[in-house]
Amino acid sequence: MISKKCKYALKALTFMAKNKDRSTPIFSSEIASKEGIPKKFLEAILRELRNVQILQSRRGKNGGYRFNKPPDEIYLTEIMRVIDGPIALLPCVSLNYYAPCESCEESVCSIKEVFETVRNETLSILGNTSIQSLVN
Amino acid sequence: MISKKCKYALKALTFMAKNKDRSTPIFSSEIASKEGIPKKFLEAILRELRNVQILQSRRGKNGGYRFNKPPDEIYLTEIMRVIDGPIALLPCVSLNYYAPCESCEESVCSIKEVFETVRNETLSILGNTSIQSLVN
DNA sequence: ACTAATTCCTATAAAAATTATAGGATTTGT
DNA sequence: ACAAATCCTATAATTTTTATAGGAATTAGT
Repeated sequence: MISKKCKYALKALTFMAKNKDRSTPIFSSEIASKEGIPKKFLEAILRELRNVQILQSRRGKNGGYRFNKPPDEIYLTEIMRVIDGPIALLPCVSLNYYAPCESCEESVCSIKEVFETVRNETLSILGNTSIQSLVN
Repeated sequence: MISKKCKYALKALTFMAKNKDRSTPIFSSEIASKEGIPKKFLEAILRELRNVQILQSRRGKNGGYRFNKPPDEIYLTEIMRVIDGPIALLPCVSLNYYAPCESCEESVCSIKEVFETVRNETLSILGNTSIQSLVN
């Protein structure tokens, strides 16, 4: 399961991508009300996305958020990793968040391999799906 | 991510499957020490697996656990669903644990489809991998 | 300068899920 | 009777998730 937070992030970004005007920023309050996301919670999410250069923000009146790179170059893997962390189902088969097993020798681990396969398939889907493609 | 509990379950079952003798039960204490699983926690896991007829148990001296059906007919999907619940990444695309979205019309949901694809791929891998196959 | 509207930041809290632990009850074979 | 195993319930500790609160900082327009 992805977290609600991650779902909120995906919803927010696709909402933004629907708007063809990429230059005028969008308010977090608009996204929050239209997508049913708690406002303050969404703010934190959008700030995270800005921190990793997915979004750009401007403060003050007429402020808001806009894309820092075209949404057809933002893939679901990137967002999910930022918000939720690993995509793999086991820490020891994660590419970006690898963590060794505690009491289990990986060289002879029986369950590792199948979860590598799942990871590869999952990455090939989510890594080829852009935010823009969700809109179309 | 699957839970540690679920990983324990998979480890325990593959440990049991390694033993070719299917008739004499295996002690939870043996599995616990060999696989580095907290004993009492493992007991609870094995009881859950017994409750859903994956395992059989016998109490008392010479008691223990054994398979209730051949481990090459026990698929990872079954175990994961028992222990962790849904395999899908979103409640609204889960086959066995479906839950509707709260503030999002599913008929027009932008993110649903790709997670259905992920679910299908994941199920086709985990649903075709048996406990026995992990041993071989 | 003032005001209104926005993002930004930190701290906190409430709820839920995860990962166990404790203590004994029950059953079984010898 | 005894030893050894599962079974059961309650509880606890920890972590994660899902927010909420309160204001600070910034910006545009007047």
